[in-house]
Amino acid sequence: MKAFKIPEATIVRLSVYSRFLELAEKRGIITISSGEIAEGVGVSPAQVRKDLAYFGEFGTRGVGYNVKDLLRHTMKILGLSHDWSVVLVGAGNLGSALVSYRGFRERGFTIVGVFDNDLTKIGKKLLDLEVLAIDAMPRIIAEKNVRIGILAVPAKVAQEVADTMVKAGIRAILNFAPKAIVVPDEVEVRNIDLSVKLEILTFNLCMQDTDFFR
Amino acid sequence: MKAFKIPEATIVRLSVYSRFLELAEKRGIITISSGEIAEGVGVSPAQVRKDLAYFGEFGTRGVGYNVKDLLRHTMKILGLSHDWSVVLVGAGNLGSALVSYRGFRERGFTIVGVFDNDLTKIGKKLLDLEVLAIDAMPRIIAEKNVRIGILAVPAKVAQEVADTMVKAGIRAILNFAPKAIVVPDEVEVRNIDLSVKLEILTFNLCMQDTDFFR
DNA sequence: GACTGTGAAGCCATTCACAGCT
DNA sequence: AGCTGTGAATGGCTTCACAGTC
Repeated sequence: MKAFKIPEATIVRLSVYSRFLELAEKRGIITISSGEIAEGVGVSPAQVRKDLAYFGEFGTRGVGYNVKDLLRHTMKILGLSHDWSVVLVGAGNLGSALVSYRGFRERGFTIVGVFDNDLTKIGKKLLDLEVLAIDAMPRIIAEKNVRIGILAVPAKVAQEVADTMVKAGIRAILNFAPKAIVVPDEVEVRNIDLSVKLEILTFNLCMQDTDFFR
Repeated sequence: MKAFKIPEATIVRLSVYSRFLELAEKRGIITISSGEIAEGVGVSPAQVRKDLAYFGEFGTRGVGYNVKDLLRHTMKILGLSHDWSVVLVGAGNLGSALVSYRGFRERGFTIVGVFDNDLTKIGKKLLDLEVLAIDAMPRIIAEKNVRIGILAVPAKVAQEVADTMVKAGIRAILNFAPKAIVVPDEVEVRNIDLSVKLEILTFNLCMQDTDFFR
């Protein structure tokens, strides 16, 4: 078996293709070409083919891809053949919103525990989940065999909570805190930094206006 | 004036440096080296220097960078010398959370209007803002000279709302809908796709486990 | 001695262009 | 004729390594 190194950008796009294919399947489309996928998600056809080719030959020359097959393959590749249980720490505004976020459930992610150390939040109900103290997290993680954690806490405590998660067996963390967290090599972290995204926009708006760099 | 093309990754990091420098300034640190910044945000020192060098010579050889100066420069570059007014469409869970999100205000983004077409949401108060019908958006955008819009609506209506935003004068959109939106070239769009980020994690978890690609 | 700024090298991702299949 | 799969070419970002400065 060869030692493939797959670009992260490819995985990101694969995830987008996958959701686009779900839509196509719902609409009853049987066959789809790289060009049609490309158009639907806003990339080049060559990019679509190259991305898919990392994982196998899923298409038929002269025809295209079978929507159902390709959807199944992309889901399998992304590790979405089964649902995933997730814990969330931080029952503030963002955390509460994420518990209710439909996009997660639609793709097979179920939040099975919400934790916070703020006494005013513990005991609160979010959907059908009661907010628990962080002490209770290791038990839930073990019981439900959870490997993914979402961090929606203030930057100050992000590292501390991340450490607790890792100790309890979490292997992948989605971090919303605007702060780099340090974890062992075998733990995956991805950051979502909301302000950074807005700042890319302001930078570009200013570039357009000033002509400074053109 | 030369035709510089600055990598988006550089802008992303610049935004992270900027926030790290704020922290350093608050702690009373006067001077900082590329190595210290690098360590604080998790990149290489050469990367930090290269990124900054796109915009000028801010440091002193043998010494490092003056925290206050560099912070001011990064803010200026990112277009954060003044505050930005922002409108938000979609007063669901995510939208409501974003209105209360501190990270935006801390970096100078003020949400000045929240809109939704769901009658059960119109009239609701989020912080001190009343949710208005989308009809009212163009007026607010014009009155308050808003150029940035946040899209926190279901995928189905994302394109339609985006069109309304653009027609009303919005020049940059932060899109949380899991759907590519099409806008004129002069309008900037950045997407935040929460499920995609989780799916990168599941992909990597599966890679670790299966050894399939190693 | 320490640290920045930068050309050059190395590396990685995207695009091109076409052979191969249906 | 149409579309995939892919080696080669291109383009772009990151790392290296060191000259320049304090």
